[in-house]
Amino acid sequence: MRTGTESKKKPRGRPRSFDTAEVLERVRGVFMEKGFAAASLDELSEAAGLNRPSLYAAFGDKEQLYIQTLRYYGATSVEAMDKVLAGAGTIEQRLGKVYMAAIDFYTAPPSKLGCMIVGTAAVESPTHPQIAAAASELLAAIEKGLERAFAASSLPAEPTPAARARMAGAIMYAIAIRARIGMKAAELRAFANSMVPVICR
Amino acid sequence: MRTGTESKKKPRGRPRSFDTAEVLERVRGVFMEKGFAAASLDELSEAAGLNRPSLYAAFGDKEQLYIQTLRYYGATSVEAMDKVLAGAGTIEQRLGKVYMAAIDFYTAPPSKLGCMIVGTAAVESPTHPQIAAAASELLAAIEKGLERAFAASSLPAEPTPAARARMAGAIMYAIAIRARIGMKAAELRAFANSMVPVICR
DNA sequence: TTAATTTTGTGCGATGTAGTACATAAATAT
DNA sequence: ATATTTATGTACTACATCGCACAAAATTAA
Repeated sequence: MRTGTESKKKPRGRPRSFDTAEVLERVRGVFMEKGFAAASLDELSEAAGLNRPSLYAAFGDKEQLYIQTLRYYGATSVEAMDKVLAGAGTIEQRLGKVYMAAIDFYTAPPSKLGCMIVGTAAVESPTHPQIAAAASELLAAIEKGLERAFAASSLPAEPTPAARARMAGAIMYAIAIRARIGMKAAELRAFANSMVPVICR
Repeated sequence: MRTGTESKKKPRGRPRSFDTAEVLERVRGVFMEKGFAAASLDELSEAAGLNRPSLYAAFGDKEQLYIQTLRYYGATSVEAMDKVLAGAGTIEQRLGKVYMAAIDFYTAPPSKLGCMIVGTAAVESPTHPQIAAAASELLAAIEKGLERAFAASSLPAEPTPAARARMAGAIMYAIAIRARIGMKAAELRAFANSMVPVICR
């Protein structure tokens, strides 16, 4: 209920009744379940806990709200991934942890919604260039993080860290797709575990 | 302009003015560009060349039309893939051909729309179980086709044909996603070519 | 205490959209 | 020829949805 950026300077008028990050997280749930096009502003504002005019004033129209939600989701995801990759253990172990965490998130009950980028942003890309740009940037950030981890590892120089990163990213996207379409977590884990040694060969 | 199944027995009433397969192909263009939710029946019927009541009479509501379009798309895609896989050359060469053909299709101008299953059906899966079921079946069919090809090849028994198929499928889905988000065909080809020997090791 | 400023919330209008009723057209069966 | 059957096309209704106008509320500045 307090403003996210706890800046000392109090703004002039009536204070906001919501926290930006919290709104983005609530709204994300709706976007991830329904996708961008099928999510109505009524559902979004209800989930956010504010009414439409407030949503508009704070985030702009539906596309801008979606993009901010996507960026927030992407940034926190990349952050979480980088943290695991920077942790202890061999690169195989850390990559495995990344996949397990992703699978837990992608298949979390009640409904298995996969990844917001792969599962919802991709559809809108041909008709919404700004969404395509944001999605593209986020996938690039994911692969950059993976590439750094491979570069810092003691794996053979071939395949290159960049090639390994593209491969590891591809496996992640495939997991997200299959999760959203309904594949069970156990199967996804088996698949991911079988791929880790191939990527880290 | 003639009925797709050229059955001898002429039906009773006024003949249809359209060909089912042709309508599904035209409608597919709209669904692939906009996705299921954002495609309006006005756009769909205009693309199909019939008006809404005729669409409803022939295919049911939007979801049924989408599912029939998806199944038609999936069946022709699997058929085309199986044909390439059954052709001449080593398994590496044939898998490479499959990827190149897919990339050509996924990145075809004017807009690069990727794969209908991965790019549009996945979004609707949580809210439309029938779409999820159809998508799941089609992905399974793709991987079954790949598995058969690996099983018939002279590759080492490990990894198993099923494991290779899951991997090859994952690479295909990743290509489709990246194509829809805007990655250039040349990059996709380089990625696919780098993955073929890994899958066929 | 009053003015200024920003957010909130109710409510409205314009538009788009899904789905259908009904009359018309085009074919076959008798 | 006439009846029957199926498809077509216009027009309509009901409903959802987006985006905004406007008044009330809550805070700071003076």
